[in-house]
Amino acid sequence: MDNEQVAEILEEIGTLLELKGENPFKTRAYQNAARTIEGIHEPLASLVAEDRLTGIKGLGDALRQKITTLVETGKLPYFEELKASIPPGLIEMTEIPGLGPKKVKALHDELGIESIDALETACEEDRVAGLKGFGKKTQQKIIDGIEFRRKFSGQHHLHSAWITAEPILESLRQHPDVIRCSVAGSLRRWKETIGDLDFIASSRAPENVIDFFTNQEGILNIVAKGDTKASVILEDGLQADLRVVMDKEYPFTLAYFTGSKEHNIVMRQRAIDRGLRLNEYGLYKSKTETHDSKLRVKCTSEEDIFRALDLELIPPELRENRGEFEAAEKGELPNLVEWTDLRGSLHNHSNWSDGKESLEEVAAAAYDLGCSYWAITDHSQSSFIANGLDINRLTRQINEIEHINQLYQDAERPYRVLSGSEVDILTGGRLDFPDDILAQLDVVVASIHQVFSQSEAEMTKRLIGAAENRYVHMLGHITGRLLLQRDAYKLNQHAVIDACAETGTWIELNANPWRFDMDWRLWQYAKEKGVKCVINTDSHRFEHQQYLRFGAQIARKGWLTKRDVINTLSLKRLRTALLWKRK
DNA sequence: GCCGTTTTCGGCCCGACTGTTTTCAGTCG
Repeated sequence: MDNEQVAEILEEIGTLLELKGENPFKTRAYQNAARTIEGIHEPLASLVAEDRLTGIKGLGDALRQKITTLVETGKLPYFEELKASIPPGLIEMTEIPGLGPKKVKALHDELGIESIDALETACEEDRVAGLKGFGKKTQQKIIDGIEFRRKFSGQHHLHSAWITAEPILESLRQHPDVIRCSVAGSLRRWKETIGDLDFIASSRAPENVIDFFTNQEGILNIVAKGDTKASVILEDGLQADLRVVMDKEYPFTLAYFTGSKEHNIVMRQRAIDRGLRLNEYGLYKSKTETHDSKLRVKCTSEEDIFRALDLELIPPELRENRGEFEAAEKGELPNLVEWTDLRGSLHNHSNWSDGKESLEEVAAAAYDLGCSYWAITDHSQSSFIANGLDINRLTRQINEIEHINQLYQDAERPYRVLSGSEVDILTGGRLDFPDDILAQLDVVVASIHQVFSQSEAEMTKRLIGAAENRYVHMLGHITGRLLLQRDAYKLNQHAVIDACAETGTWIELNANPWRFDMDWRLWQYAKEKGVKCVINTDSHRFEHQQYLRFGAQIARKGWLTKRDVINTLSLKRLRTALLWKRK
C-alpha cells in the first residue's frame, strides 16, 4: 500500500470519527496525519522497514502502529470495523453544502436517514424541518444542495476557473471603491482543480463592493451576504466568495485566504513561537488581544508578513506545507520557471492524426506565438482511433516537415519544426515503431494509450521498458489520468522516475488542463533524482497552445526552475540535448 | 490521538455567517 492510499484511509477514518461524534481533536489528529503522509516523498514502505516513522511530528504511537499495519498488510482491522459501523451514505451526505458531521449524525439518529436519496425524500415530505436545530430554510437548502450536486460535480478544471475569475477580478479592480483586490484560495495557488473562487478586496466602503459583487451578471443565486463577505453561485456552477477588508488588513487577509490550510497552520505557529499572533486581520505583538491596533505589526504586503516571521516571500504556488518553510528560512526557495521562459512544445498534433490543423497552420501559429521550435508528434499506427501514422505516412510527414522548415530559413529569428512521434507503448514495454524508424525522428515521446487495466507491476514495467529505449526522449502523460473524469492507471511512479533518472529520459508535464500529468507533487522527487521536465501542450488545435501558461504554473507548483525544464533551452541547445541519449 | 522551555494533563486556530435559537450551535474556510 503506497503513501497516497494510506493518506486516503487516514482521512476517511477522520471523517468516520466525526460522524460518530468523536472528540474533534482526535478527528483532526487523523486528518493531520493524512496531510503529513501526503507530504512525505519517500515510500512509506521504506520508512516502516527501517523504523523511521518515529520522530515524524504528528505521528504518535497509535498512528505509527496503524500506518505500519496498513503498509505491511494492506489492511487495518480498526478501519474495517469503523467503516462497518457507519452507513456509507453518511459520508456522501457531508458533501452537501451546509451539512456537516453533526447535522448528518442528527439526521441519521433521529430519522434513520442513510443516503442522499432518503434525505431528499425526507425533505420533500417535510420531515427534516421539525428536527431540533433544523428548520424550513435548512430543509430548502438541503434540497437545493442535492439538486446542485446533481447538476455540477463540485470541482472545476483550473483553466475554466481562471476564465470565469478573470473578468470578475477585472471588474472589481475597476470599481471606484476598491483599493486593492486579488484572487486567493486554490486558484491563486494554481491547484489542478478548483472548488470555488475566492476574491479579496480592500475598501473604505465595503458595503458598496459587496453590493456590486452580489449584483453582477451571471449569478444563479446568493448564498450569503454580510457586511464583509458574500458568497454567490455563478451560472457555470462555480461558487465565488468575496471578502472585503480595510486596506491595512489586506495583506493578512490575502495571505490567510490564499492558504493552504496546512501552510497557514505553520504560519500561525511561527507567529506564536515569536510571541506574536497571526490571523486574517493582522499580526499582533500579543498572545491574546487580537484586535488592538496599537499592537499591530506594520505590514503593507505579504512580503512584510513573511519577513516578520523570518521567512523569504513564499510564492503562492508553493504554499502547501511541502518543504517551503525550511527553504524560505534558509533563503533557498527555488527561482521558479516563468511561462515566458518556454521556447516551444515537444508534444503536439496535426491533422495527420487527430489534430485539427495542417502542418503548415500549426507551424505558423507556433511561430506567431513567438516560439523557437515546435515538434509535431502525431500518434503512431496502433492508435488507429486517433488515425495514427504507419511507417509510410510517417516517412512522408518527415519529408513534408523538412519542406516547411525551408520556408522559415530566412525568418527573422531561428525557428524550426521538429519531426517526431507520440509512439504508443504496447503491452510489455515494446514500442509501436522499430528503432530504425525512431532514429530518423527529432523527437520521440512514448505514451500509453491502450490497455489501462494491467496490474501496477505490469504498467510500471511497460513505462520502464519505454524509458530504456535509447531513442525515447521522454515519457508522455505517465499516469493517463483525466482530472475529474478518469483516475490514473495503477503505477509505481517512483520506480518510473528512478528508471528515467537511470536512462537519461525526460518526463513530460502535460499542460492539458484535463491531465497536468505527471502530478506536481512528484516533481520535487524527480528533480532530486536529476530527471528533467518537458512542459508540453499536447495541442490538438490552436487554442491549446495557450496551455503552455498553465503547464508552466503547474511546473512552478512542482518547485521547478528554468534549468529543470528542457523546453526553456534555445533551439541550438535543444538540438544538442536531443542527442544526449543517442550518443 | 498528539504534544510538551507552562511536559504526563489539558490544551489543540479561529472569525464570519446562517439559521434557529432567545443566547448559541453548526458549518465553512
